Amino acid sequence: MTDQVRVRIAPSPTGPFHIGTARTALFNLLYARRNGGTYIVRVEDTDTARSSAEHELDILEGLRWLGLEADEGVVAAGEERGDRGPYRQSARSPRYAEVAADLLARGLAYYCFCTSAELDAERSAREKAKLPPRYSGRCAAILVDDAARRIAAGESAALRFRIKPGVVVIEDLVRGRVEIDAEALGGDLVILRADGSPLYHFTVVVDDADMGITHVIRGEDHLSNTPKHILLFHALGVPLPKFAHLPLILNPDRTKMSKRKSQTAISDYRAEGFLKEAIINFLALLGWSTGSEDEILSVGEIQERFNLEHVQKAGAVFDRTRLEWINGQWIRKLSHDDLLERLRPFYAKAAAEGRIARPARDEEIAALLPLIRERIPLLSSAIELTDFLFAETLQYDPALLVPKRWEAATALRGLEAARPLIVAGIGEGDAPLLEAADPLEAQLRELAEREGWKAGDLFMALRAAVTGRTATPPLFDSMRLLGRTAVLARIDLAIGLLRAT
RNA sequence: GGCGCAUUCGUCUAGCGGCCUAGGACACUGCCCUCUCAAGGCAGAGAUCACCGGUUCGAAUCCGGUAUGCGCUACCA
Repeated sequence: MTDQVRVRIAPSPTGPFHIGTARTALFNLLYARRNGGTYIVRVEDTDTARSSAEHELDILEGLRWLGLEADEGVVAAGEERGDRGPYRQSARSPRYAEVAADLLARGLAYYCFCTSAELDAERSAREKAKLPPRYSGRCAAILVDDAARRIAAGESAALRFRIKPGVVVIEDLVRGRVEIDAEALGGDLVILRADGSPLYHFTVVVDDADMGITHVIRGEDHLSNTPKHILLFHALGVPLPKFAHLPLILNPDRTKMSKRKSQTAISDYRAEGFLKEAIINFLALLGWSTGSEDEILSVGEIQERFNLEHVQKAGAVFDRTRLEWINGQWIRKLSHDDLLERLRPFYAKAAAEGRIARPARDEEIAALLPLIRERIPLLSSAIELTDFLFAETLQYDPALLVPKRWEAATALRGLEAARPLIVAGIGEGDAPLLEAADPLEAQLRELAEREGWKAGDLFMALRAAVTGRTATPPLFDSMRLLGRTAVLARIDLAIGLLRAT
């Protein structure tokens, strides 16, 4: 039981749920599942100035949506699961104070009375002298009694952890052995601010220790700071977890992926109509590979194959185009009913925002679904592809009615000649789709042949008149869905436009 | 500046000493299919495996150095 794998994802609610956080969460979950372990979610909200309840909610909802909900820890606003909590750092203050007091009592930490102005001055002086920034240790030798007296007299002081000299070795599961000289750590580390609140490097270690974390799987940006954590683990006298540092997700310019240069909020991808399956699939393959040539995989399939050995060491550029391709693959894999379920909110939202003139009924979405499933990279793409079905009047440039090889007069004659055939050939909208024998198409092809037109040109003129667009689902299915009355009205409108020119 | 990490087609990657005149996928180009757009099929172009040395009969794969990039370097997380 003691060698049970326990991993965690520790998001900080200082911004919306970030794609990088999702990726780290996924890898942790995958590792836990693969090894029969426990996956924990801990909220790191010690930076009260930047943390917010909305962001925490966004993160928790995002995790749930992606299927990355915690086995243990924070599962929803105000809801935690597990007996090694609390799992929100804001609720753990007494614990941090207790551990800090212990370090102080054992001489492993000391009060620092330096003001931020003094520290800034020190830092810029060293910078000017081309020296690496490093705390001088000026307060390290202040006698405990003196420090206590000054505190009692009302002075405020931060608490610093003594960085022990020596080389710290990280046995990283992804990168192998990494050695860092404690000399390069910037001097003694502040673990408690002057106001008593704890800092990240301290809380992360206390929490990982308290929660029995066995494997710390996180982004490579934390590698350089890992020695600080290792020293803290030693000071606490707890066993060291194993570390695995994942390659960074990169902007196109190969810098660490950021809100400034990339779309990073999971909620934005969700709103665009990316499927959770596609995001998971894509994220898993960013920095990890199956070792095979399989590309489209479900979480289950990924879980079965996951291992740290195939984790890439170099950073990976976030390629949205590839995500869209994977999304299209997944859209085509969904069952009819499933796709309908997922499309419904997009139509509802489009109607609410006035992007389509009226709400779409379920039967309508169901009917057009086979026409669009191969044509939408995103769920939201369905709207612009089918908005003509829900419009009262079409807005388009009359020039659209004239196919490239045609004159306006030809388009006019084409529509006029096609009209009576359509009157006879199109029912009132509830006719079954994709009739086996469709006389209308054959009749229109005959018409085109008689007139010496290319059938495609005639179809294009009709398409423009009926949909107001040049790229649409198949014409005859679209007309049938629209119904005779609307189709004729639109053709008449187009004929009027063409006559006016 | 210091420390650390990394480096295979534009991008994601396979590769773990001979199977590599480097494979797949996305994107790109062409063709096929086709009422448009997609989807799908086929074909093509695209990487002197960052560079320089070394080890070895043999290196993308092992070792050393160089370069470049990135990350970290807060009383942020």
